[in-house]
Amino acid sequence: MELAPMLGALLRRPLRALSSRVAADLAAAGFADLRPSHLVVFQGLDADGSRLTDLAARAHMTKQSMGALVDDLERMGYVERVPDAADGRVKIVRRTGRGWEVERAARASVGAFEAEWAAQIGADRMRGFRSVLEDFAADEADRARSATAPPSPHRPATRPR
Amino acid sequence: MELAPMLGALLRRPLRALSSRVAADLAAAGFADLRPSHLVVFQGLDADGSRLTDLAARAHMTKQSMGALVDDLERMGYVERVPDAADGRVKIVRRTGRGWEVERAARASVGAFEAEWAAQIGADRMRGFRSVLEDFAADEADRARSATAPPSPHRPATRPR
DNA sequence: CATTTTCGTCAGCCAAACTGACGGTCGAGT
DNA sequence: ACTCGACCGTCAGTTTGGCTGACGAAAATG
Repeated sequence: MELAPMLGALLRRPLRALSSRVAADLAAAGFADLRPSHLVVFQGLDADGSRLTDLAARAHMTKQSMGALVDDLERMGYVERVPDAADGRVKIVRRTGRGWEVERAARASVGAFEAEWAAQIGADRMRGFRSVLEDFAADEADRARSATAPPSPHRPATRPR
Repeated sequence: MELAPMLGALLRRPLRALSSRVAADLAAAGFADLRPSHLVVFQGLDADGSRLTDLAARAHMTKQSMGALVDDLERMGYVERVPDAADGRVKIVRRTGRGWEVERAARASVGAFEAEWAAQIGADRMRGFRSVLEDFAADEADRARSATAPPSPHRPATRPR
């Protein structure tokens, strides 16, 4: 007697399938030293490089954990740390040439997965599906922005005594 | 300069939001001792109980890891292990009364999340979105079934020597 | 009965995250 | 000019959540 699967379980399935696919494709393309957790670094990395603190925030991780991942990637030659001219504390993490190759291969793999999925369910359904996800992401970004921006609407004026 | 987010990042967002929501709701409902990994046990648990081996397979985990989770849940009073009448080796893991309360609370939380999401994007878009996920899960189940069923199409007749 | 398979546990290991403390740098106000 | 709070990145230690391999007990098979 099985109970009906809930939304969480349904969302997890394609994500797991995609991860496996990308991992396999990258390994086949000669990037076998990359582990899954390294890929989240690339996802947060701007084209012209990012600072560690930003990478950590985007990946919902601590600076320390992200630092360890960047250490790995630097050692393997996928990224490099260059000092920021404008701020002496900051080291900018940016892709090397090999880092860009990973980016390209990963995007190709994800693209192929999505295309095959679309072929199975139909391009229009896929467009609708994707648009729901994109709207969710956009709304979430809005919410985050309005949560930091406002002039502290009514901080409870703590310390009554 | 940000690069466009890929499908994986888009899928992860609602999943993360849902997890946070459910965790918060469960904690508020008095189940603060449950950690995220405990919930995957409930997802694989049949209404009339399941054996440890099946739970592990459904969660893509080893029996040992699942065993540890079940130990926790048993200690906290959410599940119990009862001997199977038909097979002396197996112990059936099944929900206690409190375990069913968790199930109910979790489903309510997920349901609320989904309803609020649907209210924002429209019920018809939500239906389409969900149907894509359900079809994916169904196809995956088919693939898994046909991968185990066939009479080993062409095992390479190993051991040439 | 003897053998093989299945079920669950135990011991030990490893990856990946976390918290807390810290030294170096920046920038804003005296 | 100087201090002082805030921010950037790193170091040390811990927790969580998985894994593998070896194993004993109970069934199933012959």
